[in-house]
Amino acid sequence: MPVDPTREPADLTEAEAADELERLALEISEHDRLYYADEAPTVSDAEYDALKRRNTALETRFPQLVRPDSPSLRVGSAPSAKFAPVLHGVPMLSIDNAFSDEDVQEFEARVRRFLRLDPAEPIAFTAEPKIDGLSANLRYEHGRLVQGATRGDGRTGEDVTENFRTLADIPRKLSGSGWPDVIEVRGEVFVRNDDFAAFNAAAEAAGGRTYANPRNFASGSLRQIDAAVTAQRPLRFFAYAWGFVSAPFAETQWEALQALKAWGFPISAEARRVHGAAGLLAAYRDLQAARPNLGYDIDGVVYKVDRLDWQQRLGFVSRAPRWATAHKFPAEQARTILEGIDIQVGRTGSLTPVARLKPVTVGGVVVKNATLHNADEIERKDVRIGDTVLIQRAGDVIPQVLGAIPEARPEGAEPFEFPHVCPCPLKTSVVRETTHSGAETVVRRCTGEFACPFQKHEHLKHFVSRRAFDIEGLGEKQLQAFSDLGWLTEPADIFRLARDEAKLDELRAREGYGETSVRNLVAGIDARRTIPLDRFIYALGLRHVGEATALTLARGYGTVEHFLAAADAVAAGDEAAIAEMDALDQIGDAVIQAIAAYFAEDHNRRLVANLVEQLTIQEVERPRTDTPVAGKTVVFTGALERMTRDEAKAQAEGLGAKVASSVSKKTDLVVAGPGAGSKLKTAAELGIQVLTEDEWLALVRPTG
DNA sequence: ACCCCTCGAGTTCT
DNA sequence: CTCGAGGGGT
Repeated sequence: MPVDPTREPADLTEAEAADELERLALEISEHDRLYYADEAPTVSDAEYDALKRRNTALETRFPQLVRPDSPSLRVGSAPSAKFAPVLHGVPMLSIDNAFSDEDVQEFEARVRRFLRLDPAEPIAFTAEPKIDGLSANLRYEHGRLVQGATRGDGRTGEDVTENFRTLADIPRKLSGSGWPDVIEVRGEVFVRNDDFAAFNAAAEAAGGRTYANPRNFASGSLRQIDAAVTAQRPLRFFAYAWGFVSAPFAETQWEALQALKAWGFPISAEARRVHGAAGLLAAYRDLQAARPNLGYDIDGVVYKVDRLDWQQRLGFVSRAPRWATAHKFPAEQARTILEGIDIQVGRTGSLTPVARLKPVTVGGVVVKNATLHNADEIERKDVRIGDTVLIQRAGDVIPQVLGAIPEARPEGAEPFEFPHVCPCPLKTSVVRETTHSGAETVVRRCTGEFACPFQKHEHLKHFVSRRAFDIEGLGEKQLQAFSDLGWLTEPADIFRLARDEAKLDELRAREGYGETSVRNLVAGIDARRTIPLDRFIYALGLRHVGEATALTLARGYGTVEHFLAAADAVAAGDEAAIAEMDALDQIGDAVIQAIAAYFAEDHNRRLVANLVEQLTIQEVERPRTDTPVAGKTVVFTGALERMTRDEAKAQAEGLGAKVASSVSKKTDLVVAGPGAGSKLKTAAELGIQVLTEDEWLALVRPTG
């Protein structure tokens, strides 16, 4: 679409400018794509520059219209922008972790058991350093790189092909011969420590952005909109695996690595082939010793069964291969000062003590806060304000306070006394509840319930959260702002806001808001006026009712009307209604009590009614009763060959069956694949019907 | 009266 | 991710 340079920005209306900016964003990004990905620009540099200047001129005149995807924001360190999603044909899985020598011995023993190998039969493994970078999937067709994607969540990644093309370590064309027509090569993108330090030093001197750690650097550099920026980043790559291949190309992991090397990929010089657990542990010690001199960060060693036919037989448990494990180095620890302990109020009124720490770098991230979980935990660890404490990042993610260093305790430091009064404005007294068996619970709670503004706020946060209403454009910040304006006192207010022109006008007048953002907000809210019953129930945030229980309730009652009628009856003490609810799977006393307590409050009943008025709540399918397995409890055991565990589970549940993980006399059916062990034995002892996978499929297929 | 498994709830940082 | 509690089986 041509730019009309004849009209001065000042002569345009806001709506016209918004439209033109939208066109410009599209057009410029298309030229970017042609330029970087296809190396075939269709406009001259001068024309391209003219487009960009026009964009800037319009934005200068209408600053409120600057789009999140504006081309002007894209040079240099662009904010996270949209990349096309890539569905991984072969998912990029996670890997089990081992932390001790015993775990590693158990890993070998498990492989031996599963394959039923003779104890004398040596098992060959590869041992490769686990690099702390970003996994990538590179697709080659006929030896040419056609697509490069990040791992993403393992199923769907982001297409950053043009950025991968700028890495010297990644061949655009495979060398040598013998590669399959189609092969997806997988490996790790990372940065060497010296390159990283040099980059940050230069960036700091130039006033540019610096990165907290090498991992973030790799990730940030790869996800640049402008591939020219990536090209200037010192990224490296090691290949270590593959996804889809059109033909097999090796018989062992080790041969595969050599093949990848021959085709032009760097592979780790530290990779080794060893035998047995003893060999794995020796490789681990060697790498641990070599670690400081490698020049890049590694956080452990990955072990893989060398023979690919064995890998195939071993298969997967849920999301991780049975034939590989990652032996992690001990987590990095750090010392810092415990400057204070704050009390946070959760959605349910739970009071969680949070350690405020003197900022300290642990594992490449600056940590300022860490949860202390509860009062018992503080007592057990005997940490006191002013103490020097030991911190580590559990699983390299969540910071943990390990304990205090007694020698470093300042004089006069007293044990922390958990407050008896809630920090919320109501200053309610703090209580510990009793469990059904009469013991006191560990958690302390605020008793303010819906009157407590802290709890109310957390409830609203929960209501809009991703797994509940997931309202786009209504994040924590907006929520806070609207609450501060007094616009939100209950969830229904969110939906009223989208219809309230007076408030929306007020919003349009506010700084940082324009017509576009208001329109997006309204669209985001309206998009969720229709919602499935299970999400609706979950969003209410009833105690003991999480995602799974909400789904059970939704399936049990089908429609909102039925559910609300049942809830009211239960609250009124109706025995029949209680029995009916109790009969639902995984729903017992605690859940029923929680539902009863909630719906016994007039306040809550009004809140729900107001909400229902604003919404269309979709019926959830009741479990089927017309299939051969409806209402039956099924256990899958052994290796399944025609479907994954998750697929099998989803299929069975779709047919109204219940899937359990262990065999008991309540089990109706056991589906056993090769390698099934104790569960099969138990089934035989209990006289439970056992099917092969094929028999199961035959039973289930005609009813679809 | 136990024991195992599943579920809920809370949490860090970029 | 990790802990604690509820559900349900033995």
